[in-house]
Amino acid sequence: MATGRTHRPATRSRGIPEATVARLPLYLRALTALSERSVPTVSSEELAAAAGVNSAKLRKDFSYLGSYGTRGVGYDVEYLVYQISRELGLTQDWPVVIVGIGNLGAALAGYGGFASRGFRVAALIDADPAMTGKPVAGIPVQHSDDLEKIIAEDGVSIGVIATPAGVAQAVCDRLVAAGVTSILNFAPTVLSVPDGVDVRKVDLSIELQILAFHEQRKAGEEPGEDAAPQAAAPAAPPAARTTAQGGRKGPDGDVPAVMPA
Amino acid sequence: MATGRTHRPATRSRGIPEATVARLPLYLRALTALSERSVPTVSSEELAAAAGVNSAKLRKDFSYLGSYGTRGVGYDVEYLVYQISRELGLTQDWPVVIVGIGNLGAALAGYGGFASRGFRVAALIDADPAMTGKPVAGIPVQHSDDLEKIIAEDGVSIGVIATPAGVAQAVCDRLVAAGVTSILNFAPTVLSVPDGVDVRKVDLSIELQILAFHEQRKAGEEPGEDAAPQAAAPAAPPAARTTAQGGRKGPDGDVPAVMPA
DNA sequence: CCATCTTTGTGCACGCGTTCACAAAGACAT
DNA sequence: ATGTCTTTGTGAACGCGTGCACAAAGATGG
Repeated sequence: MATGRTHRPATRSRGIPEATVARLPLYLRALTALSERSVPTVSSEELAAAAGVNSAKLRKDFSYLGSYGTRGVGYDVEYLVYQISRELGLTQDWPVVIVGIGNLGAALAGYGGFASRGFRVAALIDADPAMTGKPVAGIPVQHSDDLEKIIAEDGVSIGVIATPAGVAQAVCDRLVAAGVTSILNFAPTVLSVPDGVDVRKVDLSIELQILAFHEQRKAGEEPGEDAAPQAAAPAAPPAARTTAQGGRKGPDGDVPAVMPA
Repeated sequence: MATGRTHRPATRSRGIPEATVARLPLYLRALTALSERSVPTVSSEELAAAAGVNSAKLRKDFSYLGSYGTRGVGYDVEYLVYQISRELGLTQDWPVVIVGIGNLGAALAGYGGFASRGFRVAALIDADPAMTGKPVAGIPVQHSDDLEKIIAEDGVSIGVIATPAGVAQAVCDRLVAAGVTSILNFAPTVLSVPDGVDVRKVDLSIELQILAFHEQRKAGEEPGEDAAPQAAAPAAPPAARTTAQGGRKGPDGDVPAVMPA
């Protein structure tokens, strides 16, 4: 997953563990599917399987919510859907602004997942004057000069940043100054925000790198191939490093020591 | 973050904790930036600030790598960049296929983050015959009938799924059967894969819902405004629910009538 | 009304991850 | 050389999250 967090680490929100909160949307999705099939109740076992988690974990998660199931029967689907929706704050409307309408921003604007659950794309904002007024996914793009005004008028508290990394922090600062208190960041940068503002990041590149790590490990474990000989100091003394990382590399494809950003 | 994991839970890969692996790309990015500015060394304090983490955590992370810094001085930037790149497997070339070239798939194809670090878009695959041959981000889209052939020929081990949720599992199964062992899933579904296959998921909707949860909590904490008196209880007592969800909530944020024990 | 069977809710233990705090290592100046 | 100063590397404590295993709750059938 592309999970990045920058949460108040120790603040267990109202007794509900952060890990549980992160799973609630998963349960909700599974429950919604069941609801559409008019299934009246589910056992923790079934629902857990559908959500891809352990049933004991699921029961414990629900216990934090106070949602009660019925022993010997399971959970009432409709009731749980409502309870979780309410807990997540999805019973109200959340206007969202997307800043940076490039390829990604446009894709996000058209993403069905937004509209589906309480989230409404209130505005699309881009710094390029050529984009202004142009409709994307049916919504006209507005110029970033009006950012503050847009946020204020629509009472937007959630912002999505899909700009190039270089301007992400500046955009973030403006959003926060204008009143946004939750940010979903797609730009490959670490954003710094004042206390009270939540930032979650989605980073393509990081996810791929994590996969690559495991992939490499799998390859190295193969019986035929010798495990990475790395451990044996790669040469190059630390202190007086003059670099000249010149040319060493694994047995397979190599890459320059210094990689692009 | 949009992090979803489906990792071998207990398998601490070669002694490097999963949490550390997830941070390495972050360090790498910060280090690369320093490298471009020709900064020769950094202290754990500085680098930690740049990566947005605690310096003690950073030092411990590096200690797992065996990368040595120099006491009193710090870490050699170039050396670390190389070490981390190698550890993450970025010193080799990773061909990647993207399946599902809709808005999102197209955006991903054009995303710079892919090409920048050892990842190469080997192929774009879509089930729509109308897309076949059409170039997206400079790469011609291929039909999904040829999926197996493409994977085999290019030796692809990483696949990105950007299809609608409905077909994600089917696509996933085909990818895995064809030899892919790492999957980055953008479709809002839980994928089930055999052991040995890593899946990471990026889920827009889930990230937003998590933000909404915290946002709601912040709003509820406000002294002035009363918490949203949203939807009147959805009714629907489960089995024999008698809990009148009626009027709950304290003076501050509201809380479901039924709370955890 | 009682017995049986199913499924929840949770006490408990364990392991991972985070953080503190400090000794050791080295740079640098004298 | 010796002393001082900076910064690393890590032992140890703590807290969160996970999963087991079981008692309690309730449904169901006789």
